[in-house]
Amino acid sequence: MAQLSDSIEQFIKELMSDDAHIELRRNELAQHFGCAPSQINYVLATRFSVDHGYIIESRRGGGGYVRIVRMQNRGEKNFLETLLERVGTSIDEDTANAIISNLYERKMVTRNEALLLKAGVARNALALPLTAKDVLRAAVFRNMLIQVFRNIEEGKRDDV
Amino acid sequence: MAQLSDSIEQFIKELMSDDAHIELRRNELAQHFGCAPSQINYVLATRFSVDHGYIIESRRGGGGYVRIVRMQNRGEKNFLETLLERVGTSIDEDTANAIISNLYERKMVTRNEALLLKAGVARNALALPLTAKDVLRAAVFRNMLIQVFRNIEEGKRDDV
DNA sequence: GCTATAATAGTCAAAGAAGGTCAAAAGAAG
DNA sequence: CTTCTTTTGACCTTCTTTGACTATTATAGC
Repeated sequence: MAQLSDSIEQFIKELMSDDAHIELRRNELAQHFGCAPSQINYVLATRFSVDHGYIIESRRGGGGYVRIVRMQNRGEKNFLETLLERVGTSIDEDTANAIISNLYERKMVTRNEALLLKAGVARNALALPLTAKDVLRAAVFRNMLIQVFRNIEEGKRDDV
Repeated sequence: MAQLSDSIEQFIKELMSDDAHIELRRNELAQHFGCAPSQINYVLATRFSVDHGYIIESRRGGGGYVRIVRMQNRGEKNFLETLLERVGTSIDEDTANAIISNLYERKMVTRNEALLLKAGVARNALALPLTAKDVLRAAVFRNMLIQVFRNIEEGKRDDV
């Protein structure tokens, strides 16, 4: 029962395999899946956003393309700061989940830890108005993120 | 005569048979039983709750589904129930930390995971009146505890 | 060099496709 | 009759798909 969007996401990820980036034709891909071209944009927006660790570049006109670039690992200290900035004082569940998935893909947290993080920010935990949930989620998530990076730091020391 | 809810419960359990989890369409099932879709939620809430040893996951929108996951391992499940009972609807930070430390001592979570849990329930994460904090902490903690037990289980699925 | 045209890609709003929530009505049980 | 459980329905939120309209770029003809 895989949804179109899920299939397209899979297809793209298989295309990328270990490459840091790939280029594709939006219209071709759409045709391959028999869908509207804008469907591709939807998939890119919901599964290959910056929060997911990707950057999209593209060009229109003849010979146009869409390039999907996997973001490089930055220094961890900077990365934490970037993430905290992104979280700010309010964040919705999808964005938080995207960030967590990204941490997992970068092997910065184990699978179990990722699931724990998701459990901590899940909306169903909070019986509150939506906007209040976002604010609270940001607060909890911040704390957890900081801990993730502490864990990583310590692991480093232990390695030595 | 058997209540509708009982029939639906039976039906779902037969569907599951030996599987650790199944996926179903809420609307389809409701139609099959000629009842309101929300009836399905009622059955899930009253017969497939965490204390019954199940976890419900779902997704809305096109291709949406309801997934029912059976938690294995009776011994651990009972322990989870005990913990959830202890957490109740409100819990202070020290008590939560004590529980987390206990989980760590029992080797049910790694040290990193324990630290993550503590970060999630830390009082400074919650900018609210004290009593409200305890209530929210309980909600978040509950979610995380359930996740801990899922992590422990075998036959884990791979979607993060 | 310009300009028109074709070839791309992007945006946004609306429709469609699920599932969720909550409170009130209806039924059972005692 | 009262209380607890079940059932329903109106309304809400989330996710996906499409299509009309817009924007950009390359290139073929002047």
